[in-house]
Amino acid sequence: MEALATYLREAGKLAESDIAAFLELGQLKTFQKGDYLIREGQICQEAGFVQSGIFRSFYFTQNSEEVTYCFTFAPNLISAYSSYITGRPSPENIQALTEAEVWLFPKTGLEALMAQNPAWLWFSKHLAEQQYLEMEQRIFLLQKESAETRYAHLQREQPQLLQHIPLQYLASYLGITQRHLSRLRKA
Amino acid sequence: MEALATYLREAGKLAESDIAAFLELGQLKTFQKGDYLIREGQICQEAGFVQSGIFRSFYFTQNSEEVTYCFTFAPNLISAYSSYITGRPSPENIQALTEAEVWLFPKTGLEALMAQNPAWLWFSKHLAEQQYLEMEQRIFLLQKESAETRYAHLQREQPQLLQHIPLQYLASYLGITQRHLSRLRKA
DNA sequence: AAAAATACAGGACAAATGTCCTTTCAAAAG
DNA sequence: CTTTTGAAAGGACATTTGTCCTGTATTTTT
Repeated sequence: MEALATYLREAGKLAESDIAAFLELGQLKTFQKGDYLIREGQICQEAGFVQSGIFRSFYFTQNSEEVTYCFTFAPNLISAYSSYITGRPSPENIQALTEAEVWLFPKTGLEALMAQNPAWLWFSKHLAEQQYLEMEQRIFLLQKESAETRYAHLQREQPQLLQHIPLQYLASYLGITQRHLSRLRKA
Repeated sequence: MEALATYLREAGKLAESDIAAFLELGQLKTFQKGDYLIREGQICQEAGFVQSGIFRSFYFTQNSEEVTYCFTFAPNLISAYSSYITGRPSPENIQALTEAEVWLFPKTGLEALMAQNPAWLWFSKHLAEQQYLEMEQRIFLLQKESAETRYAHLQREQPQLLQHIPLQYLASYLGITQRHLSRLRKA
């Protein structure tokens, strides 16, 4: 729980009392390797904080191919964010790549906090903005850089992925096939 | 101004008095075709609402190639959003593709509104979430779909782009070359 | 109206990336 | 310990996409 408290403190505008009230809402859930936090089609009704472990988010193309959308390492927030925002069915599956522990916070509880305390509104806005910034970076890479450059960028900026994530998943995360990733790694 | 009031009303949680107070902050600025709303390296200190006209946002690669990031048609909000969020220099240029009119709102004024009225915090959070949702869609397309599919998707979902945007800009928006876009259009 | 700049299409060829398949190695299961 | 499964590398070939270039309208400038 302390990791989460630290995470919230670092955001900057939450009082200790706010944080304490928030932590009350959490329930710890453990996942075995392969377990799902959410499956495609379900509606995401909770936000999570990964206490330990690694998760992978992926969706299926029309052709039933898996495409890896992102990875989440502890200590970080996790959710099927678009479904959480819209209240519509999730396009993504989120699965544990290792044993994992996650604190789960019901959306209704968070909404109650936001209604009574603008600091939580601010925090939610801050989160959404940070998610946007990450996406803008990714768009830029996907839009113009070659697969080789994208791989080099990943090596530099997210080396933990290379250490912990099977290459088959990294390939689709990068928007390429396993075959091509193998070529890039040999070069 | 009425278009903007309508836009704000449709967001859902703003009172008429909130909207009126907000509109007070705006100044209308006109742009000639080719004029810049912001240039790479500047810090974005204001949010805009496009009253009329079309804008294009673009980056430069290391190789000095232009890459089109997005288009903004009236009536819609516009800004170098990542710079607005972080207060750091903008990676993007935003240029008028046609004559245009934009209502400009200083960031300091918006921050004052947020500090005194949580409805504006909510609105800012809502905006950030909507921007995130758009980006998630684009990531999905870029990550897995072929250029042909991306073009078909654009035809279906954003036909106004095909009607008003030069193909050279659409190509880099789609993450391909003009040559390839020409091929896709012939097919 | 003439000249210059811009936008678009498309040919020829090259490079990047995908598909299909086989092999090897290691990890997990019996 | 053996068997099975899963992950990765890489060969051969096909497809997609990029590069370079030319030609032709069209628009803009003079």
